Amino acid sequence: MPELPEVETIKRSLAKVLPGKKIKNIEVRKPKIFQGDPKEAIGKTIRSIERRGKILIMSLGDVSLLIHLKLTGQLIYHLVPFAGETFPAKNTHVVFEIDHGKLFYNDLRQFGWIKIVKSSKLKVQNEIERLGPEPFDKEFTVDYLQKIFLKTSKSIKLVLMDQEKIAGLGNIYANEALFEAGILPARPADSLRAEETKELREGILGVLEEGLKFGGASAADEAYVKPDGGPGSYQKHFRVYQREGKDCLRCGHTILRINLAGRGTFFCPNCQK
DNA sequence: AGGGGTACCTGCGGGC
DNA sequence: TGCCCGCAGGTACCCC
Repeated sequence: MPELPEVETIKRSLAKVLPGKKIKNIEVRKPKIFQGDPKEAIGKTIRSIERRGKILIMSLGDVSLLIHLKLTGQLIYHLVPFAGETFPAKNTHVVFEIDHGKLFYNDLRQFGWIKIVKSSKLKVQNEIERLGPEPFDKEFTVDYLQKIFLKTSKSIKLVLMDQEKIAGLGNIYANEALFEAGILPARPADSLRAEETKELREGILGVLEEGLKFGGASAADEAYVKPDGGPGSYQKHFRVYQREGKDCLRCGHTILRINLAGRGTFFCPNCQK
């Protein structure tokens, strides 16, 4: 599910309430979701909540929990006691009992995972180490993008979604960033001119900032919600994503949809070249 | 090496 | 009403 703005929104929300609290118990209801021994986390105090790409990192001192929500994972935090017995729900697979609260990991499609790792090995952990630069980091420059684009004739949209090239972009923000930059999603990456690459970098940063501003996107299936259970509202600001057949907000031309590497791809054939 | 296809799951909405 | 199909924000793995 969530891409950088959604995961960052969850991170910020949990970072306000969890650090300093102790994990009293972890109930793993669906073993395949939790890799490693949950007992290693029990009794530990949560030090911090961080994010790298789409992965959340909960530091517990000597060990850390890595959490990837994939398409439909949710983290819901409730003070105890909480009104209504909504949780655990059918799709709740892991329950963290924390001082004064409970953190529920829900996942309809069960693609996501939670993994316990030694904190000393965090940097070399495969799923972290292989990630490309964060869009908001210094190294995410036009020069860097030009360098990676020139290496491949794959479609530019696929390169944007490649986590080893850029960490955190997924289907929604890749579609939106390409619209902002006026670039067709199927364009070979190595066909972009320097000026287009510059526009694309700005488009990426712009749509991510907008996503963050609105607390992420809770699209059609409502899989993404913030830890308080509330939805984000960036979906109200989509310019192309899921707007097939609607008028382009910039020029009025009909938004088209194609399939690119198995993913829904939306664009304006007039604004994007 | 790099590309495409498929698998992992469940649910929903549309067409017939 | 009910069945079948396509689709869903991600990634890993297989095969060529």
